[in-house]
Amino acid sequence: MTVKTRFAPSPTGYLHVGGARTALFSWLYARKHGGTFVLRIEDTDLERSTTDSVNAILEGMTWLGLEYDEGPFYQTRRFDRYNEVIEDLLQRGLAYRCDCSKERLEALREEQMKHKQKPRYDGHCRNRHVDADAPHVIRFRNPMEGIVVVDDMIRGKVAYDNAELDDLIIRRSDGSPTYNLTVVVDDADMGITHVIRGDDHLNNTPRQINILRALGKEPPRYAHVPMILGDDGARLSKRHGAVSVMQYREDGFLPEALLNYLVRLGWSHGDQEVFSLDEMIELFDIEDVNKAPSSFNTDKLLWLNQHYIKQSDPKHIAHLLSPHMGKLGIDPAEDGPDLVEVVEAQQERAKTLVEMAEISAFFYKEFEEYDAKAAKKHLRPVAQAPLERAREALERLDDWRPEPLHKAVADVADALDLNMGKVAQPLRVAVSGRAATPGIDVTLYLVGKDATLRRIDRALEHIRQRAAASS
RNA sequence: GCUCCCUUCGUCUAGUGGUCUAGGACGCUGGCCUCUCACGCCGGUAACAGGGGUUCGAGUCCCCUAGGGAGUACCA
Repeated sequence: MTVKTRFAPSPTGYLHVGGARTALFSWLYARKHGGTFVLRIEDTDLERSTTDSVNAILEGMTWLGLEYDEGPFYQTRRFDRYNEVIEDLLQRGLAYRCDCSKERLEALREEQMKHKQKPRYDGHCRNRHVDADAPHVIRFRNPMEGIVVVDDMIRGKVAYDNAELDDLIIRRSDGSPTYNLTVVVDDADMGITHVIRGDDHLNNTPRQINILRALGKEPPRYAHVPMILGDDGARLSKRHGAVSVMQYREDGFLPEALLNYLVRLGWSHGDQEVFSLDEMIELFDIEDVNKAPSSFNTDKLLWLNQHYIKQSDPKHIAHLLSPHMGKLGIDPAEDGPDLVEVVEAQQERAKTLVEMAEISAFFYKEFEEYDAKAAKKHLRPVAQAPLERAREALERLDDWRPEPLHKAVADVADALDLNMGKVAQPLRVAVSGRAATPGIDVTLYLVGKDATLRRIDRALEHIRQRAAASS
């Protein structure tokens, strides 16, 4: 049997991390078994579905690299097929028309709740032969006895009493089919062998199995993955910030980091934390997914992101960094140092691309003002002599490369009988405005000679003004 | 309310009756390295929800309780 999995989001919002993880698991399972991965858009809720959402989901999938082999299929384009199935069910007496009013249903629910019962349709229209021309919905005639067992690859066997299930609506009064009918028809028609989906669908599964059986189809294997909770253990929501996958790109995360983070949420392979895509495909197994929900931990994602930034090819990072520099009004291609060299210098210093852009901006443009603490600590009168001497030495230096630069700064320190830090720190603040940058030699190299000399003058002026102000 | 699901360090997890005085990772923290920051390296912190069983022996099996979650829609 060839494995065929699917990801079936409803386009009522962007792709969030929970959906992304479900998609990842489905994708991995298909890839691992040399199977097929299908994307299906479940847009039968005409009210809430939007094309913007469809695009957002597609964009998210693409960014993560979860390419699908078939689809996207849209359920709204398959209404004829659903109607055909519904008609067949009606013919065979496995479904029936119902014209119960909302008021009646409402009253029924309240009554049942009052008697501490589970609210469910009472089968009022089961044998009433409602006129097809009158407004009505169509309900599935659920078996009244027996049990349905969901044999879940993650949960094990979960049994439901048919008596607990009621006759659900499979076609609305406006003629559109509902979720529980469409999934079942689509999964069967598309030959889905493994349904890997969110935990919230576990309770729907027995109903779906019943419909499947009515259709004379064999149920697929099911795997219900637990949901993802926010940092605080509560349900993941907008409140938790970046829940949209695309927001992570905005925030400077690498797709490989997010993927790696997501695959480890609820799944593990011994003590291994870092997985390449190939390793994931090789080692992943749906049976190893945990049953318990897990909390999203941004700190760990950040750590993984830094890990991937560190070990990636600087050219690759530079390519991804460029747009973030652009947001700061910098076009690295225009002038200034080679962005790849900047990345090499900053690779171990940034957890995100956004952060890397921020700490690298001074290589390309004048910084507005000094970091207050850094200036207070390092641009003091005692720094005047080191800066003046450094300026002289650097102005004389023609070979503007890290090694000679290092020697030049070290020589100034020696000549003044100071520690390297006493010269390097004022210099660092002078040329970058901040207290932390890559090594002073690389920093000066990347800033360039003209800007270095200019900024040292600016710093010396700053020191003079400060001295004047305090006297 | 009812049905179903879940429960190991703060978080992600290892653990499938004895090797668990419970391992790894993130975080936090002490130190080393060092021109700053970071990286790296060495060390520390911290958990089997509670109670009953079963067993020579339970984190591992069973039951109960508690706490979380999902569903209970003419949403998906």
